Amino acid sequence: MTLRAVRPPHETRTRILDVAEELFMHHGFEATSMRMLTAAAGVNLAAVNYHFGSKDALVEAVFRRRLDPMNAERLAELDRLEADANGKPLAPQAIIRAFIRTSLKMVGDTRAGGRTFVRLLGRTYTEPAKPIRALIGQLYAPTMERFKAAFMRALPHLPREELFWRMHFMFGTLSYTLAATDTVQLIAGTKPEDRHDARALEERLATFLTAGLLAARGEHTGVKKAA
Amino acid sequence: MTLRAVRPPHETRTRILDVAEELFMHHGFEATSMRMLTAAAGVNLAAVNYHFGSKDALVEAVFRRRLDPMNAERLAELDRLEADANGKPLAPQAIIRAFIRTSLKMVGDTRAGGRTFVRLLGRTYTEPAKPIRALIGQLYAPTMERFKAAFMRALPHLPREELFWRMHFMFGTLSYTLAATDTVQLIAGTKPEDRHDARALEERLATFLTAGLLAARGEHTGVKKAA
DNA sequence: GTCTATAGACGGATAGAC
DNA sequence: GTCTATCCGTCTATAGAC
Repeated sequence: MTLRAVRPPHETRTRILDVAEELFMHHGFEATSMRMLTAAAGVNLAAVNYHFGSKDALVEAVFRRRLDPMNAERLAELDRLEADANGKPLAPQAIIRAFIRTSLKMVGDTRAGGRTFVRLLGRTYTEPAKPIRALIGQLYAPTMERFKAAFMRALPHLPREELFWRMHFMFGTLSYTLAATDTVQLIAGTKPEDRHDARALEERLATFLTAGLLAARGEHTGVKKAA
Repeated sequence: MTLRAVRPPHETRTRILDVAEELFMHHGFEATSMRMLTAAAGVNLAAVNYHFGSKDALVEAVFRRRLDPMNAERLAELDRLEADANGKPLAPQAIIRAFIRTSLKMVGDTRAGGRTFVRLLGRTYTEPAKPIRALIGQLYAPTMERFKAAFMRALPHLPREELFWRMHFMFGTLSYTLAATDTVQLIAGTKPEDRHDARALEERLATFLTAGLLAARGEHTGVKKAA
């Protein structure tokens, strides 16, 4: 509305995508109406249907726009690491960092909307069966395969099933961290430091996840009375 | 509908809550209409408004019904542990288990709908600011305080801020695991063993989380080329 | 306490002028 | 490519008979 006069009028598509990202994140897909969305974007009600065909197609476009480059970047990073390693298995933490860095970098990107998207993404992982979930799974599948292979090479003695669970846990920790970066202050009672310093967050997460991934099985079974 | 003749007619309230739990989990709050819900429950369209007042009030009732007992159980377990410890700090893993066990037990409870609820809960943690999030936060706050205190006593040398983040990560891993127990097979390509054995899951999670919580800072910085 | 009927608002999508 | 006007379905909530 206010932006109407400022932004070039031929970028309606982009403007819709940007606003959709934001509204989907704040209100969810169902709760975001086309009227709300087009009003916020300063475009006509009919514009979404003209440019994307339907609301569902818009949702898909929102994810594809960001996820494809993100996964490409992750895979490129993994390629680079493996090339440098000359056939040796990678350090587990290096693999973890290659995976999480792409997402975390976007947490700091408030300007281009990356931060918004990455929160939307974290949110969407926990959506039930729906078509959206299928789409996300499909977009992630090749990346997941490559990282799984890298982990298996790095940890040949960890039973596969255990590895799968731990990858699941790691993925979950990352997703939740992206989606609910605000819960920390619920726990802490106060805002922690510079709120979302991507670099610091990468350190914290990498430390936590690496320890979890490498945990010895059956260790620390401190269940019996601590006294 | 089919259940209509089977179940006693005076349990309309419960029947609505059960169905709401399920539909909210599968479709989300917005996407679940009262028509859908009342039809599935085999009750009249007006019944929800009669018994709960509004759709929003129903949502709140769904959470309160389960969350209050769950948190009470967690706190009771923590009390028991602390009583046994005679003033000594607890083992970190014992605290972790006290927290996660309540949720995980419900994963195995398919009959009474606990499994459904716990997935709904995991899903809801990543909902944005909304009133629901406020409700959940409020219901959790006292429990969170007690567990935070227990962790601080158990880990006096871990900087508070680091502890907060790690609690955040742990909470995230649990939430995601509850919400998306199916992603494992996306990673694994096949269903892992007896799908949701609560006991086995507790072992896996406790191991992973304990290692993460106790991780040494700055360790394993295997970022430089692994070669 | 349960039902039918309906009010009243809002949803996505499109036709057709410009 | 953009706009207005509108179709038509669904939504929550309620009024009032039983």
